[in-house]
Amino acid sequence: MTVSRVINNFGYISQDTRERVERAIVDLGYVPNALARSLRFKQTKTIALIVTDITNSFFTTIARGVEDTASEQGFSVMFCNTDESQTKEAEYVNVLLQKQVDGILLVPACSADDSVSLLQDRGTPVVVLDRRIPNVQVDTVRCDTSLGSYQLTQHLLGLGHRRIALLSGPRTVSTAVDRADGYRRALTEAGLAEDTALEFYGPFTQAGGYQIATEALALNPRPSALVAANNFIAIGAMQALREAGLRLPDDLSMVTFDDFSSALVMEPFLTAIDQPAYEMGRRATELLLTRLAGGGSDEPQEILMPTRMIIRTSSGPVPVTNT
Amino acid sequence: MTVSRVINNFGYISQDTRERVERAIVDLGYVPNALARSLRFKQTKTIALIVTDITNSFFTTIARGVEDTASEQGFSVMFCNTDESQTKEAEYVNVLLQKQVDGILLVPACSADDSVSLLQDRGTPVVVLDRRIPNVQVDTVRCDTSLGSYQLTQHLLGLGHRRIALLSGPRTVSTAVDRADGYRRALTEAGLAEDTALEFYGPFTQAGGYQIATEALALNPRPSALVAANNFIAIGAMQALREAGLRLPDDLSMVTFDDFSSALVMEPFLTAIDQPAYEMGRRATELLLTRLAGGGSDEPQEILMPTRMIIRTSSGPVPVTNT
DNA sequence: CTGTTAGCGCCTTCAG
DNA sequence: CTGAAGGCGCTAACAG
Repeated sequence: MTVSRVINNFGYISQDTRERVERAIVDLGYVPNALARSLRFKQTKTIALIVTDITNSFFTTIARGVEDTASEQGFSVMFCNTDESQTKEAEYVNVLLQKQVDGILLVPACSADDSVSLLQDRGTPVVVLDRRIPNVQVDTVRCDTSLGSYQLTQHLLGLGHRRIALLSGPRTVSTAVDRADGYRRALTEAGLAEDTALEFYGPFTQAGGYQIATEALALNPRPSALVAANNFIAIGAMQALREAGLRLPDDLSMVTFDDFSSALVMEPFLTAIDQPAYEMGRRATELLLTRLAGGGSDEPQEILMPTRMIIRTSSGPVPVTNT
Repeated sequence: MTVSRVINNFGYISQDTRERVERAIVDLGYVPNALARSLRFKQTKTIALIVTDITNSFFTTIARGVEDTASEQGFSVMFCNTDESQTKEAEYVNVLLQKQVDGILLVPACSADDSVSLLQDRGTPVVVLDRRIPNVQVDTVRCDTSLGSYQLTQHLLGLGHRRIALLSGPRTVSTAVDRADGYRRALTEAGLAEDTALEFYGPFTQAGGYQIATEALALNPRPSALVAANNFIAIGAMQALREAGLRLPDDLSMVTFDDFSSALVMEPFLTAIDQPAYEMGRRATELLLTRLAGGGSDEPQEILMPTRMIIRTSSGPVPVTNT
């Protein structure tokens, strides 16, 4: 119809026809059908963001960055939550593929992930966020979390701690593994023997953190410091500490990954590695949209974002009884 | 093609043909085009959830409830964040309408909201979540937050407080207004004169809470208790208290809406009205899907979910110096 | 049991 | 400047 021309403001239209059409549009409450448009253009102007835990403010902050960037360029975002389940992730990828999203930003549930290869086979651009997938060539935006963990551990070593426990996430997740690596590297450099009895792994949840922190505190002798691999683990650990009647930093020190707003009101403030979540979302989206436009280098890129250690009051010298 | 029949498992197909088709499907990496399907059926099997702050765990918990319920019935969810902006909300509604979503769950940015009427005009089912829109007949799932606020205030009155300040959200948002009403009702019942100088309004954010709490604490005489209207305001207020060197509950009492996980590790635990966010998401989605199926009562429904007051250690008797 | 026709709403192309 | 034809991928209805 001629209608298309007035809606898209394209081609020649007489003033009179334009007005008549515009009037009809408001009279009828006409809304263009994006489905039909997408079907024709093979472009939905929609990308998806798949995260592993929508209740974690780290990921929702990433989401804000993604959203802002996408909407600036006229893209909508479908936001999906996998709950750290590879099955859910696979289902989502499947549905999104059917819905013909233009591209996907993925926080993979697991290092041994075939969603990425599937998407690459189907020709749908992907950018992996926050986590690594070993042995797969793919655009990635993340932080050097091994380094962050190394710095946190070094900070504790500098304060005199020698018996430092690690509270990390699932071994199937790269960030959990990388943070364990950084922790171990710092210990080794300090001339300490590795002691796997001090390494604890569990889900990246408050309940998980509570659980493994309880185990760590039951060790004899008790560790004098804890390295928590994310915010939820840290919150769970705080709960365990409270129940055990232990105070930070008098009885024990704790440091963590991921700064979070309520960290500012907790007593004491948590020493933390802060990751630039919002910026990560931005960069990843920019990269994805560049790919969609057919641009960017030919090789998959790996973008490492800087982290920042914020030293606060949850970490202090080794208590005398523990030395 | 015959292909459609095998994919949808419908009608007669010879074993041989079926196998040949199936082989071709995997060989070619064929993915059905949901766009074309939706275009034909006028059904996208997609609903949208529009919230005002994606970083607030109250809303992300709602989102989990929505997602779980929707996916059980084969629906996908588009998750949108308006940042409390009516403009963004209108844009989203517009885009979602074009994308032909089957229905919308809306946390309206403002009480004077015309998104709902627009959607109703266009025939797209809506369920309003968490907040009220006065004078509009629409399905709604929310809590009786006026009652919650009344209970919190009564709790403080019972502890002997007489000078109680309110830290609420924007006056344009029903929950902020309703919570102010409940607070006022409790004061009036206790025979206290209303004192608007004790009522503070600002955005539902940590910065907002910090700001108005600072103002409240500057009053002379200083209030002996604070009622915070949501979790972010409470966190901001805690920050202000900390800076002022005031301790809960020794120097001051505070109660809040919305329980949140880090409340469990804060010192002291916050007395709070807990809203069943996950269940709210569930109920709202169930209602919406019922509407999509053409079911439910003819009248718009208003579903009120129960809240629960959890008394913890942030509220105590009036300090002696303040009586 | 399998293939053809037609149309969902859009837009490109080409005729009026 | 405006309209008609045709096709994006899908499926209901009907032929073969």
